[in-house]
Amino acid sequence: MRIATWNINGLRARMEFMALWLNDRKPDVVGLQELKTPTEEFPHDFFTDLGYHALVHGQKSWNGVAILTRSPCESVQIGLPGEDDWGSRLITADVGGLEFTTVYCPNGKSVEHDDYPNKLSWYESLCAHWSSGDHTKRVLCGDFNIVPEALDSWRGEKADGDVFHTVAERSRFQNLLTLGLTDLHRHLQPEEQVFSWWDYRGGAFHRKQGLRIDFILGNDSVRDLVDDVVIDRDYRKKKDGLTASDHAPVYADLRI
DNA sequence: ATGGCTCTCGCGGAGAGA
Repeated sequence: MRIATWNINGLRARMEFMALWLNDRKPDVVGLQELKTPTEEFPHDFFTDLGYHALVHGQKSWNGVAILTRSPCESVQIGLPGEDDWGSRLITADVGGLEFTTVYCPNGKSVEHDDYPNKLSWYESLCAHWSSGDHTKRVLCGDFNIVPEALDSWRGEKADGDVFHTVAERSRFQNLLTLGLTDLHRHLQPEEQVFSWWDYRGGAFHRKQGLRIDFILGNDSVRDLVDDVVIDRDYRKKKDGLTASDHAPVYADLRI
């Protein structure tokens, strides 16, 4: 089973590009973030033609998450409890016995901005919600908007203390892992510097100026089934004249 | 240095992203 996460930066602007990737990589389950589309305007027919069903938690203009699956699935959670004011940022599905959650964590903007403490409390709600659940095989993937360690930022330790790189944010992310989750990419590649996001501006992609902020986390059962994790940087490039998202897709192959 | 792209909303230019 191939599972994936991808912040697409606008569903309607990315549909043709997504079709290229889905047909090429053929994932079985995909967590999507930043749809910027209301739930009722999700183009189900477009994805049905590509062989996917969608569970959607959308929103006008901003945020929005969805899960694509090969067979119709039930959603088991829509929205992070207690955090409805902060947008549509979490959805969970039961995919043939795998509990699959995708999240779009708040950005925070800067350590001085009002959004920053809200980002920290959103993470605390996520930890509380996660620890209240239980399942044999669990995946939590998405755009976490936190750089876990200096290795994950092109600026290394020079970025310490900036938003995404603060001790407070990193400890919130660690708290999640402490609940029994493993960062599958870092598990297989302990030393490798690979990024999942690059700024559109200033040729950041070609200058290798990126961050790793998109993760697939799995519980112990999932971790033991992982064959490979790929940060698909080729799909951060323009394809057939189509603009890419500023995030690359990330996928993992599981022996399921 | 001044946010150097791209998205949405909506029809001009502002706000958000990270």
